[in-house]
Amino acid sequence: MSTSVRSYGGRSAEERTTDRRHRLVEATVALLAEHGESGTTMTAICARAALTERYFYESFAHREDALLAALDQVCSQIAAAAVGVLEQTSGSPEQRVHAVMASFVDLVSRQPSVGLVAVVHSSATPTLRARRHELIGTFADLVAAEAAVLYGPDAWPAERARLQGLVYIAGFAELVASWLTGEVELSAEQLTETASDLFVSLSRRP
Amino acid sequence: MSTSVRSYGGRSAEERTTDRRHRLVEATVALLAEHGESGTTMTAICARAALTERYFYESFAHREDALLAALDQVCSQIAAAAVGVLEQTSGSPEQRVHAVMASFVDLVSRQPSVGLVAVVHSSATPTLRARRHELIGTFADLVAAEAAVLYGPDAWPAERARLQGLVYIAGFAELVASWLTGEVELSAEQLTETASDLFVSLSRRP
DNA sequence: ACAAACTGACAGGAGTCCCTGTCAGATCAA
DNA sequence: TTGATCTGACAGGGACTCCTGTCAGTTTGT
Repeated sequence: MSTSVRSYGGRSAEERTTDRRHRLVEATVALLAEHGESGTTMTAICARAALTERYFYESFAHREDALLAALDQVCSQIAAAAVGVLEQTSGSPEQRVHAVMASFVDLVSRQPSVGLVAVVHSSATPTLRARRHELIGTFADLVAAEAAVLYGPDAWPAERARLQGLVYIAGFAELVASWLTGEVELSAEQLTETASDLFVSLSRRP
Repeated sequence: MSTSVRSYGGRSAEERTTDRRHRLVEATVALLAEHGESGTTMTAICARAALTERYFYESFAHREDALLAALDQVCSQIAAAAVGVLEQTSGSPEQRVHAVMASFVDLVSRQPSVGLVAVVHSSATPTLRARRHELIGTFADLVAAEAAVLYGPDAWPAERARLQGLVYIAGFAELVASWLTGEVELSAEQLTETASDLFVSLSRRP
């Protein structure tokens, strides 16, 4: 296929290709949330993005690339929100944790597709699962760091703190997944409270 | 297709059909563990079970039926093992929990496919996810009950105890999944210890 | 104005998958 | 033995997926 170098429709070549890629990723996120992995075919992605199949290969080598891009996309959103809240909140560690939980619950309430992709459909393929594990690790470290602030750096050995974070994040992910799919009936506030409480329970000193 | 009523090869009709079903379920478990949901096609299941496609519809209406049967199969094994251990072990609640964890870790070590299906591939489709949620609920109740014995029935409100169990089981599932896929390096003993410790951490009195 | 670049529509080949149907050969009951 | 039953092998329709390729029409820079 020809490489874009000229302006078209008043927009530069790079502008157009990144826009197309963005539309494809957005379509992938939406389809994953609505129809799961097997329903997120390349044809369906292109149709939803209103682009021809040809443009799919302009941005991705395989279908799985698009799935990974979708997962990365929603995780960036989540991480950005969490980091933003942590930077802006300056109370006790408990308050900081609570604020992060609240912002996350708020995010997935406003954009359920973000939560569904991040938490429900993120282990559909081995590659996705691997990425999910990395991402969980990132959040687990964040959790472990906050627990160290809360209860002192020596409350738990580093390795234990990490596993603790892993189990907490994964458990929390399942809780949110059940909440998004309606399997668990809670208000957003109750969900936030429960998640914060459980974090404190798990990480407080032996 | 003709309904089996006659004996063949020295075995009754019912014997043959249940045997075929058993082989199909076993094949489905193995394929799920090895190649995931999308790799577990009906054709592949039949090939692995050394049976014709025709016999697939003797036991299942759709492919998803076979996947559900596979999940049920491994969960029955897990539950049976857990209940068996609980019945036989008569020490302190901590010891009982530890014994259950050890038996589970032992089971998935000897038959990784059981663990992989139960824990890694159990949310591949919406139907599977729903069943997985039910099953997690069952184990969560079991965990909540044990926690009530450990710390008294009033340590936590019933609803909270249930959510606590849910989060713990899901977190534990992810831990085991990471262990089975080699993403977390621990010995079987370390895994058992960590899991038991985390349970105690999470469920002890506020 | 005109050639080059870019775009969308669509055709179609190769590969799978699901599911049904046919058919020769093995096995059984009478 | 013989006719009904059961089994495995396999063919093939219909639908779908991925991916490539063609081509007319639009937009651009010169």
